[in-house]
Amino acid sequence: MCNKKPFYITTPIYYPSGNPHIGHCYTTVACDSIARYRRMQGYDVMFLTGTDEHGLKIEQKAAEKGITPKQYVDEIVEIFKSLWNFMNISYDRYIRTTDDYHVETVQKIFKELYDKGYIYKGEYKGKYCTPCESFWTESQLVDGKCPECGREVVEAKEEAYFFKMAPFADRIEKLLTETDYLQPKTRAVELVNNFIKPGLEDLCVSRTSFTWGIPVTFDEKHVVYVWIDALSNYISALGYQNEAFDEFNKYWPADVHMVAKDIMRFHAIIWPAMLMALDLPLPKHLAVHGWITFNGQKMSKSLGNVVDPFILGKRYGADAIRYHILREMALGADSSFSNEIMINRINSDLANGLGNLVSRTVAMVEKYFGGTLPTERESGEFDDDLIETATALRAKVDSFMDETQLNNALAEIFKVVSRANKYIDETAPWVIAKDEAKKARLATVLYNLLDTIRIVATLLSAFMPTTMPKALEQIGACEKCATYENADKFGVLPPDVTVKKGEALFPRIDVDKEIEELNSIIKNNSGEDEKTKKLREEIEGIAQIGIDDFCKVDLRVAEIKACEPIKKAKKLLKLTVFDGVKERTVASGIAKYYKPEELVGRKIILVSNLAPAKLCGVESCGMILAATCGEDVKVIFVDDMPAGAKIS
RNA sequence: CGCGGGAUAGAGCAGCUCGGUAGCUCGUCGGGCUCAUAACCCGAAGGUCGUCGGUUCAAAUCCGGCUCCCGCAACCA
Repeated sequence: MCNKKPFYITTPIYYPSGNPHIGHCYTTVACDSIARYRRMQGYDVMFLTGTDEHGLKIEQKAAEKGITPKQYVDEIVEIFKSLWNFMNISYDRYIRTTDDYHVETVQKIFKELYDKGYIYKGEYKGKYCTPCESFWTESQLVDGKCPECGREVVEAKEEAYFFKMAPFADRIEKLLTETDYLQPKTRAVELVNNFIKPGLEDLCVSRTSFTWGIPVTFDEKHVVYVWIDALSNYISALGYQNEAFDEFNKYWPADVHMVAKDIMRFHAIIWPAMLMALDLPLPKHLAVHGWITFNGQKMSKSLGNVVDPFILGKRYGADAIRYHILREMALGADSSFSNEIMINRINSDLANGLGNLVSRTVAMVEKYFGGTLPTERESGEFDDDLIETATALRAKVDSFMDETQLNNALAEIFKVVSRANKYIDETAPWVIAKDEAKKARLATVLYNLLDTIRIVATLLSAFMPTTMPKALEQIGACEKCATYENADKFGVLPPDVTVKKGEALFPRIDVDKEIEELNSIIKNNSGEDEKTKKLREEIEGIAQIGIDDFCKVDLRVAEIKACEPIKKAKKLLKLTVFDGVKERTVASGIAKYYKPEELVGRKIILVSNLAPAKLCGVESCGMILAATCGEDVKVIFVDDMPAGAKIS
């Protein structure tokens, strides 16, 4: 027992600035299924999840609610944990970056990297919004203004510590291109070309502009910025540089870090660099999955399409949701989520396929034999094919699990479900049952079905841990029968097995009715309300201005004389406009919405006294007005007025 | 010529490494069965594999040009 092989798998630590959603479920459910499968195989598994609780955003959210950051995250962490509980997630450890032992580890790591010369003190330059006391990168700015309050930002710098990335560039490139660390590997080229080849920039690893973080021990006005704080959770949770646990040597390096593609970069480049700097072994695999898209669009709160896992789970059961997520998820790609796809999938695979198979088999054993099979046997046509398919299943599932292809593993299992349903048709037990002399044959057919279900349900129990034990109970499988060990053997159930009919495993769902109800729930819960709320907050959040301020902006009608796309830019059109006096060039980000020929000759409103700026190599003098609503953009036309007319 | 991915039946995808009858799931239509959760099983219709050209006895697959989509990066003045 003590020579069990260790297996360490992690989810990212989630940022609790809001409630968990189906995207969090996606990663966590996948890890859980892998963890359960490995446990079943006999590995000594450590499955880690947790929350990344520091940072400016949390500090601000807490301030809004008038509570301390710790109180704020405590509340949300409870919601995360109750979701994991609800989804039957079997994590072995839950790390919070506010835990004492983690803080200790981070401080020691920071110091060690500093002592080794990988961290140095420098200056962080960026756009700073004084009222918000926050730095923004150029790309975060909205119209060149602070994205939080809409006010002007100034060029500013603050003292900060930096982590040297350059020394590790070569090794990281090799890691990505020459090993199977990154799964799927297709993304390696992208990473190397975009980030490594242009030269890795040193990483800002401390901040002085907020205080909700882990203090740098030797320079108290600094707190550790996200990278070292968050990423090192994977080792602090095992007891690296702390006394809380003593399992670092046992479990490190990790077998799988699973992440969604938006944080791939950090785990593919920064995390290995940190480990190299610490002289620690690198994790074996980084499994990157895509996003769940909702009706084709990326899931986002502002679109009001966030799927609430609690609501779905309550209606269809946690296992049905788990199954749908895992079945749709291909390692590299995004997968679309819609209520319709989900319900159809649950119906066809779970209700019609597996659930019905169990139901009809168990019902026949009860009907023809009063629930207990006689022990006489008589084999016949089709038996061998079924048995062969069933016993070969485990090896196929194993190999897909080794490659983290859960969707394919599930597909393979459900092929066997189909085979079993077909076997019923081929053997037609209800015909055999009419002949008293064929009792042995009938018993054999039903036994073969039960034992096939045993194999299927055993392997599926890693994916659907709530429902599969029920299935096994119905077919009369004891715990000893339903093991991984027995999943490639046939004839494991006792010959005189007794079944026990129960509730339908996966009740069939009325598609039209459910979709209607779900839509109304979404509307009531998050749809309209959430949108208007967000809009209101946005409008209220903008600082008032005096009439003087407004008069500083000179708005003029101008006629578009010529228009062409800008080669290097996707979104920009180059407009030549006549403002009543002279012609000038304006670049505008409307290429997606207007064709050049649609615009020529039309009159628009021009911000005429905007300072010129260079965009994609084009000098832009001014800006044209357009209304924006999400993805919809409409330029404001004033065709009736002459060029040069003033707007006030 | 910034980097990368993609275009295959009504929808969603596999096949491409290593050329040789184009496959899966859902949907549609027809049939079978009645044990079962109106479920299950069989069959059919439906694709000139984005486009143009090249290599080859043979191209969805290899090579080159083009069009369109999607990520990332960059600029929505």
